Amino acid sequence: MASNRQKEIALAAVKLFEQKGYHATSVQDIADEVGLQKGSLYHYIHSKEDLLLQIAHEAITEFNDNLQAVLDTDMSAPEKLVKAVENHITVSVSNMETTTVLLREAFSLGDPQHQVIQDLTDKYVDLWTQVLEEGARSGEFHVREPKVVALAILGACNWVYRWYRQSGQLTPSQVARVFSDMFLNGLTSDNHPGVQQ
Amino acid sequence: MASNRQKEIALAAVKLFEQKGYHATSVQDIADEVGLQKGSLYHYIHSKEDLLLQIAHEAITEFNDNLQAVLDTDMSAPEKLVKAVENHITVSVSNMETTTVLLREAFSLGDPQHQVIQDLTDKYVDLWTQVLEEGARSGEFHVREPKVVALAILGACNWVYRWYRQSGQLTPSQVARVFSDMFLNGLTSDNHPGVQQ
DNA sequence: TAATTGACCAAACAGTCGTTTGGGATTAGA
DNA sequence: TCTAATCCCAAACGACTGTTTGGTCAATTA
Repeated sequence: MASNRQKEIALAAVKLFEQKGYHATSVQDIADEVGLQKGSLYHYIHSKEDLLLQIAHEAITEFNDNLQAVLDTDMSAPEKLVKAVENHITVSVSNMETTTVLLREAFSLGDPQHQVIQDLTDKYVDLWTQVLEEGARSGEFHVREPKVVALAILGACNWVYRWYRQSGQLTPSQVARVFSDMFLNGLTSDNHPGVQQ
Repeated sequence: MASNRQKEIALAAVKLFEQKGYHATSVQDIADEVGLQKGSLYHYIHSKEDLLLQIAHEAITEFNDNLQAVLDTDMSAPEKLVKAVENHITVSVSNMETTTVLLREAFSLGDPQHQVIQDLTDKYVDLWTQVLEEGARSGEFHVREPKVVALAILGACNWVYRWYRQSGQLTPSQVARVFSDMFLNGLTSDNHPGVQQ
């Protein structure tokens, strides 16, 4: 139901919101990017804020769906954690602009729009916490504060958009492996993976 | 040299930037907060942007100085890491408003002002990386990608301002301990601290 | 062919923005 | 006492904001 023009406008908005930030991007900027008069945009969007809400909503929903899919498998807890980290980093790097808008600009939404995103974000933390609680129950993880640990892991992953560059040394998967290796084995532990394919 | 009024204005700005964001805060808002006409503020500040720069600069400088002080001690690498995490989280929680402005709003600075903060932030990452490289050299840490691991730890710590509430269960020090326990020992390792005082 | 719809423009709306200016007060120094 | 600096106000500056309105043109439908 979303026309080409609507997608085009959303893409332009993502690009500009990422480059300049939500407030520093004017409706005029978006109109210029797609080659329309700014008034004409209002045939496709309800408001500038609604545009941001849609972008953020789509982004957080993808993260949630991916993590729920991992939880629904019969993997072990450590396997789930590795897979979840891999998913999160892969998705956030390959949709870097959208992820940046979600993590950096969603705060600019007023109520009640902001609450929609906040609720979905809370849900995401919940799912991560479930992974850790599962491992705690099975004895695979030693975790006394599953939620705090979940927030630590999520924080590390959500920081990636701030520093990852395509031109860098490591692929998203390699970064994910460095991350989950530390989360699972720690820095001082002995059982670290050797060189493997 | 900074007068009372200047400090008062800076404090008002921090409070409002944290609550509403930099762009959503008008010079009028700040003037109202300190009980002046907005034009009168310009006897104390060069520009709204300069106000943000000062706030961010002071914040990142404190983080840098603290971490440098830890590096200058003769602690072991694991001890330095624990201390650095403790410092970072304690500081960011007790100056939550300022930290939020640094981490969330500094992006709104235009060049070359943004580059000043970026350089100091890069320096901070460097210092963290040094901690890890030290541990790698001494054999205390098993780290193949010290910089990526530093960014992981820093990400976890820099996310705290997004979720920590004074009303929550854990003190900043307790959160720091959960964090560094995972960083050092991992979730699957056996040598976790028991209940200790 | 006639009527209707959707896409789009140009202009206006009603503000708000950060910053500058010129001039009163009040205070401090010479 | 005269001078100079400091503090602050009131007003204006020009530019820009997101959104609405009325209308034109082409394509689609009946």
